[in-house]
Amino acid sequence: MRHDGRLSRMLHVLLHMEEQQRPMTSEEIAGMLGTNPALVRRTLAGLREGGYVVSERGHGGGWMLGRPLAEMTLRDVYDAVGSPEIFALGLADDQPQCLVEQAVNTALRQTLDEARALLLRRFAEIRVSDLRDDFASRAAALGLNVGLSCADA
Amino acid sequence: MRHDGRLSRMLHVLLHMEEQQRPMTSEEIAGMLGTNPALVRRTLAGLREGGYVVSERGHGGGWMLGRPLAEMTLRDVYDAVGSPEIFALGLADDQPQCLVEQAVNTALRQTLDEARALLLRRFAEIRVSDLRDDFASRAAALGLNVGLSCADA
DNA sequence: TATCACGAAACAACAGAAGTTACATGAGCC
DNA sequence: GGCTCATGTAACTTCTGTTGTTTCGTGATA
Repeated sequence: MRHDGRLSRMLHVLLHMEEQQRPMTSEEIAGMLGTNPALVRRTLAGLREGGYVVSERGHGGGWMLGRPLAEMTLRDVYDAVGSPEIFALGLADDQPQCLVEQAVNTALRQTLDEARALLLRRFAEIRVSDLRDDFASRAAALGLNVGLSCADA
Repeated sequence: MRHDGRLSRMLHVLLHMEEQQRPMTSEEIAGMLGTNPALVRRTLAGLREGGYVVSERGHGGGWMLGRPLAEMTLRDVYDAVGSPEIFALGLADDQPQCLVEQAVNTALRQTLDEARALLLRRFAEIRVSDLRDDFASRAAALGLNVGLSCADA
């Protein structure tokens, strides 16, 4: 089953945006992600609605952070990209007549809900700026300067 | 994203198998699940390899439990159907050069791993027979006899 | 007014489970 | 032995949602 990489990609983009002190174009970002500008605009549109980024059109336009990374959690970004389905695992039938299947659903749903709750709780605890700090540590450990992070950036 | 219902379906089937004191044909099971016999055979094949069910060909053949439901956990069944991917959420790139993306991956992977571990731990704690007991309670609460559970069974 | 860059719609590509068809294999029954 | 039942298996199609792509409209800057 194909994975949904929107959260992952947008986090990547947000971190690079903070490094840059200028608007980044969809084309630049697309090159960075290995995809194309239309998809970038489509996905960033959700972040814009949440005020996490702002976009400007025309000459010198592009995408910039709408607020500091310390003021967004992974949960915020997850919701901003549309709160995609978390699990590939699912129930065969959501509202079955069969009592046996209802028992199966109850057990599975309860377990999935618990795992989902844990995941979202963790997401809510992690600020996007925490990832940047982790990145900074990695860079320091390798003796690199910040800004040379992405081969294609 | 379409869900993977194999675990859910096989649990449903196992519980019905226990009720029956005779082999169930793939066609019967397929009718119960609202699908077709070939798919049932394909999926049950995994359970047979694990010894959770046995199959007999020819006249009077079909599928039966290979061991008591008290001796299988949801985790066992999950593994028997091929340990399908749990998450629809995923990373954009598994082994990126970009340090920023590595930081993103580390955080996401850690959180997903934690949620996965919780899920599998819970699965390992639940015996299939526990679901049957839950089902029995439901039936009792509705004043029904066991055996009248599945409209199509 | 020419160019740049986003905005948005429409459509094709892709991946993996599910659904389907077809046929071979083996077990019981007459 | 031959018929029928049921599994075993392979090949192919369908379905669903993200991703990829193209195209054109709109607004901003020079």
